[in-house]
Amino acid sequence: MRSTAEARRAVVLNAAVSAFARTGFHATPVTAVAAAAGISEAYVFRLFAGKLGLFVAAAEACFERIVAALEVGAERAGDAGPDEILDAMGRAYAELIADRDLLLLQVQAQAVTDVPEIAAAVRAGYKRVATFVQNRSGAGDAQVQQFFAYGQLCHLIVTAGLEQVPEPWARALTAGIDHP
Amino acid sequence: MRSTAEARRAVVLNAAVSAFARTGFHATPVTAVAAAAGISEAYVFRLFAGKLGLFVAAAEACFERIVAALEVGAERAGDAGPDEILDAMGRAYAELIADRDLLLLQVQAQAVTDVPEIAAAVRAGYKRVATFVQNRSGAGDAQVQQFFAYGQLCHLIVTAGLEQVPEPWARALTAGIDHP
DNA sequence: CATATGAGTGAGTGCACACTCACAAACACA
DNA sequence: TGTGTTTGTGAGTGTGCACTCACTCATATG
Repeated sequence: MRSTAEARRAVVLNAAVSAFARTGFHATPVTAVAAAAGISEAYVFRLFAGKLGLFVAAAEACFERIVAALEVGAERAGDAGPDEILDAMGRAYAELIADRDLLLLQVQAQAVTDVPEIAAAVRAGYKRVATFVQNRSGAGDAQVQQFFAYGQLCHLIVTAGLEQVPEPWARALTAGIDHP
Repeated sequence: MRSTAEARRAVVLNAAVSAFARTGFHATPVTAVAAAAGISEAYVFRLFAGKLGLFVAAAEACFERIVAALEVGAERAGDAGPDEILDAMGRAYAELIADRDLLLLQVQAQAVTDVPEIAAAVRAGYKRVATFVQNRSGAGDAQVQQFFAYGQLCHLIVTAGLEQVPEPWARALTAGIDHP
């Protein structure tokens, strides 16, 4: 026993988040995740319920990390007004997705929602994030909606690489968005 | 010669938009597109430069239809102020994506931007849409940015099926979004 | 009628990949 | 030391799919 199964699961999960984020569910072979985790493909299948189970677990981990980051960010704003808290959360989110993995995995998951299990995971994930934002910030519906709208815009900016485009139309879309 | 190659190409393109929208690039076999178009798989490969060429063509057609719809929508607002024109465009977009194909294909394309040709097509597509919205509406950068942010939020709502969720967090995200 | 041109396909080929299973090695404990 | 349990793997197996190619048939034209 080199390691415990639970510890291995965590390592595999990290590898899965990165791998699925880059190439998505269907284009990511389980071999790639196994190699990144430093174990055999066969053992990945023993640790998780198929490729689908692995992807769902990765998505859940992704949303969990996002909530944690927002929590930390909100802490910085203390118990200021909704505007300040949302602002602090936005900055925390911007820092979190600097490595792009968590952002890209959300995009990948949204693209595979024709698989019911994944759709359920996405809904559950956004439920956790949205209810947390609502409760912790105390902001109204419109403000919360705006928060998520600009979050989704951020997804487009990154996937399309709009930060690199100097033309006016791209500058309009990226204006004021933090991208460290 | 039952038909001209050009006519077939158009039929295949329609089938490709629908098929790729539902199951995405990697999970959609060319056989599925061929079957939907009523021709053989081999002929699809003669009409388009591989599966990738077919997907890129479908994405381009998608953005072309979006611009056309926004054009029609803007026409309804005539030469009113930027707010009214953007509003009319928003309604036109909501009508257009009632069948979900064009919306889902954008999501699918964004998820496969690790393929350079697709990333280029996505950038080119949004360039067309964004410059059109900018020029035709005469709105400022912030307003245009907001227009796209809520458009992207719309993508999340549809892929996650949030219209069906009655809980408060989902109501906050979907409030005021047209979904015919 | 002869022949060239373009539409359209059936039958393959080769490969990547999800998933399995029999088996080995490390550890726990009596 | 013997026995059971858990970690871990190599070597398959079957299948789905992108892409090819030799071929047929319809039409147009001289």
